[in-house]
Amino acid sequence: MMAYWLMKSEPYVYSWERLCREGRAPWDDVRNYQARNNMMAMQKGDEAFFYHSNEGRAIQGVMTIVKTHYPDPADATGKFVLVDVAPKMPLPRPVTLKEIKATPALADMALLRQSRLSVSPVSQAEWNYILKMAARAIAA
DNA sequence: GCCAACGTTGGC
DNA sequence: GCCAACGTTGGC
Repeated sequence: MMAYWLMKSEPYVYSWERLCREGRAPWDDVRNYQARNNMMAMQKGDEAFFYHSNEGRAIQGVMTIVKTHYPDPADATGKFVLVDVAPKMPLPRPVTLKEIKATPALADMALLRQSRLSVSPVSQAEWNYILKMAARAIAA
């Protein structure tokens, strides 16, 4: 059963554009247990939105999980993990946090409910809805 | 095991 | 730059 996720990165630390250039990357620096647990639940082939936090504040594109969790060599405690991601496609246009907040159908997204969680699940309905939003222009 | 102090995230 | 939310740490 395929699952959907949302992963945040500050664009000046690691941007969507950079991931597209590099083609593939380990998702590192997660040091939060809930985010780690979500990463540990990821299966190869799952898809994730790439969200620019702080500056940008919008979903930029879709990634594919290409390698399931493995120990983070940078973590001396051995508690945290990495997954590898690859870009799948950019969204036709970014979908902003502001729009998501203004959309009743997305009010339960973990992105809004737990704003500090950097790796969160996305339901099938939320996923489809955001893709649809991205496919049309911003409503006036 | 409680909880105060502290640190971090991330929107504004 | 500020600060609310919230996770972590450490003294007791």
